[in-house]
Amino acid sequence: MVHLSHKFSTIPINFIPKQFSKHLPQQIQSQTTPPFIPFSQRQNQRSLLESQLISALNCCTSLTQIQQIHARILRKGFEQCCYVLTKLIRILTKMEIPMDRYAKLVFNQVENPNPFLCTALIRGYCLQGLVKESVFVYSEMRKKSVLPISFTFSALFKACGVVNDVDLGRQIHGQTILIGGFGFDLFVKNSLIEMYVKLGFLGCGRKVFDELPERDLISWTELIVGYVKAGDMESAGELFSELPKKDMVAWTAMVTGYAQNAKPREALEFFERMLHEGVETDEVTLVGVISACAQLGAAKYANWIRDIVENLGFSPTRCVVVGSALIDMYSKCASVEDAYKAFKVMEEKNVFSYSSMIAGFAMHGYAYAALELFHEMVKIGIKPNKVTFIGVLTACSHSRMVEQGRQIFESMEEKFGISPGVDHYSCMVDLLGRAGCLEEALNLAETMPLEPNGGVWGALLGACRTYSNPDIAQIAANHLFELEPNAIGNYILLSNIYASAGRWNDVLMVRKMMREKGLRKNPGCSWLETKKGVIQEFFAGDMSHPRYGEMKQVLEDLLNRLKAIGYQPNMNSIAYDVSDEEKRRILITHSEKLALAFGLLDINADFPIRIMKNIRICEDCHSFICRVSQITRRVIIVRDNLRFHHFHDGKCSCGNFW
DNA sequence: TTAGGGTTAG
Repeated sequence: MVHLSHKFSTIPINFIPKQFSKHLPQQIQSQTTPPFIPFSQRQNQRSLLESQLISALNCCTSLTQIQQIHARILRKGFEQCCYVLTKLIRILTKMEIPMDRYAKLVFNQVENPNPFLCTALIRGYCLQGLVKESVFVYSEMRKKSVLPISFTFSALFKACGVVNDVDLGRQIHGQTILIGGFGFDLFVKNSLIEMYVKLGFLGCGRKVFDELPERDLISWTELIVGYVKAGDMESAGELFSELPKKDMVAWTAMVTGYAQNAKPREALEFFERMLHEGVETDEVTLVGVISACAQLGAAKYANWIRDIVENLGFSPTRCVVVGSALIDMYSKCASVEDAYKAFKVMEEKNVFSYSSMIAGFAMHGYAYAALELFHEMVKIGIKPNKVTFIGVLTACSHSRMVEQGRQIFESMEEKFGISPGVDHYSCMVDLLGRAGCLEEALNLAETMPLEPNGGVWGALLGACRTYSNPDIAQIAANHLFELEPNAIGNYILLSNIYASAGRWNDVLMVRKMMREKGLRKNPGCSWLETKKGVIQEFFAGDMSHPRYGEMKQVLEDLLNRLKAIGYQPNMNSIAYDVSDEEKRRILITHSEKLALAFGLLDINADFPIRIMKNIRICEDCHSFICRVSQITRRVIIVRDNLRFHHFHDGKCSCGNFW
C-alpha cells in the first residue's frame, strides 16, 4: 500500500485521479492496481507500519541504521508523516549526529509541517550550536502559519543561551506575548528565566519570576541557581527558605552552590540538614558534597563521605562523575594512593577522570606517573582538553622536566588542535622559572601572543624568589601591582626577595606601598587533624594554645637535636630587618612548626602527621620538617596552598624543589 | 518538555 501525502495519507494510490498520476515517482506509477481493501483495515495497516518505523528508529545505534530507516520511510510513503519524521529528527539529535543536511532534506520535503516537527528541528539545531538555523526554522513555520507550541519557545530560548544573544531572546520573548496564550505559559516563562540566568541577566530573570502569577519548583530552582552562579549565596539562601516545598534538586542546588562558592563547611551543613529532613540524595548531590570535602582537605571528611557514598551504592566503579569527584577529593585530602585506587576500579573513564588523576599526581610530585597516564589516555583515544594540559604541564614544572614540558606544550596545537590559553603560558613561565631559566621565562611572558595575566607574572615572581633575582622580580611585581593591586601575596613575595638580597630600603618601600593601600599581611595559619579527628588551628606566633608549654619544649628539643646534625635556621626566610635572635624566635613559632609540635605530642607514631597550611611553606620550615622526619622516623605530610610535601626519612617528595 | 554535577596554573 502506497500513500501520497500526510494530508491524504489514508487515500491509496489507485484512488488518485489520472491527471495527477504523472507527477508520481516512477516506481509508484508502474505498480499494478492492488486489490480493494476496506478503509478501516487500511488504516490499521498504516498505523502498524507507523509503529514499526518508530520502534525501528528507537533501536538505531548508528547513522547508517538511521539512513536505512529513512529509506524505508520514503519507500513506504511516510515522507510527509510528521510523526515519524519528528522521531527521526529527535533520534539524530539524541545521538548527536550532525543533522544539518539531513534536517534540511526532511524539512524541504514536508509540505505541511506540524508544530512538533518544526520544534524538533529547532531543538536539534540549537543543541548542535546551529542557532541561525533554529531561528530560520522558526521563521519558516511562522510563514507557513504553523502555530508554535510551548516547547518551540523553550528551544529557542535555549538557542539564545547557547549563542549569548540576549537581544534575540528578548525578541522571542516579545513573540510569546504576541502569539495568543504564551504570555502566561509557565513552561515558556521558566525557559525564559533560565535563559536570562544563563546569560547573566539575573535582574531580568528575577523580574520575570516576580511577575509570574503562579510559580512551580522549577521557577524557584532556576532563580536560586542564578544567585548561586552570581556568587550571591545569601540571596540564594533567602529564596530557598521562602520556597514552600523543597525537593532534592533545590536542596542539591544549595549544596553544590556552597561548594562552588568556596564555602565547603556550609555545603556540608546543608547536606546534613538534607539528610536529617529525609530528602532523597542522588549522585549529583554527592558530587557537590565530595567537592566540598576536597576543599576542606582533611582525611576525616574524605572517610566520612566515602562511607556515605558506598552505603548509597554509588561506587566509583559504576558512576564516572562520582568517581572523578572522588579522585580529586582523595588527591586533595593527602591520599594519592586512595585516589589511584578509585581511578583503577572505574569501569568507564573519561577526560575528567584522567585529568583529575593527572592533576592529583602532579600535586603530589609524581610527575612520571602523571606523564604516563597522559600518554595512556591518548593511546586509548581519550582526547585531552585544556584542563588536562594544565595538569601535565604542572607535573613537568614541579619536577624540572623542562624538555618534556616544552614538547607537550608544542604538541597541544600541532597534535591535539588545542590552542594554548593564558594559563598554559603561565605553566610554561613557571616551568622555565622553576628550572632557573629566568631570562627565558621573562622573555616568554613579554612576547607571548596573549595578554599575560596575574598567573604569568606571579609564576615569574615566585621563580625570582627561589633564585633570588630582585631585578626581574621588580619587573614582574610592577605588572602584578597593576593587575592585582590588592593581592597581598605579591607584596610579601617582593619584600621577601628584597630582604634576602639585603635591600632593606626596598623592603621599606614595599611596606609603605602596602600601608598606603591599607593591606595587611594574612597571618600564617596551619591546621592539624588530631588523633580524635578534630581540626586544630595554629597561627604564626600564637602562644595562647593550652599546651603551648609542652609544644615549646618539643620544638626546643628538636632544635637542639637538629643543630647537632648540622641544621641552621634559615634567616633569609624572614623579611624583617630585625636581630638574628628575633628572627630565630619568629621562625620557631611559624604555624606549621606549632602544628608539627602538637602532632608529635598527640598522634601515635604509626600514623602520619597531616598538616595543612594557608600559604606557601617557607624554606626554613621545609628544611626543619625534613630533618624532623629523619630524626623522629615519622611520616609528615604538609599541604600548603599549592601542593603536597611528603616528608619521610629526611627527604621530601618535592625533592626540595617547589 | 523546562531546574541541580566532576578536572585548572603563581
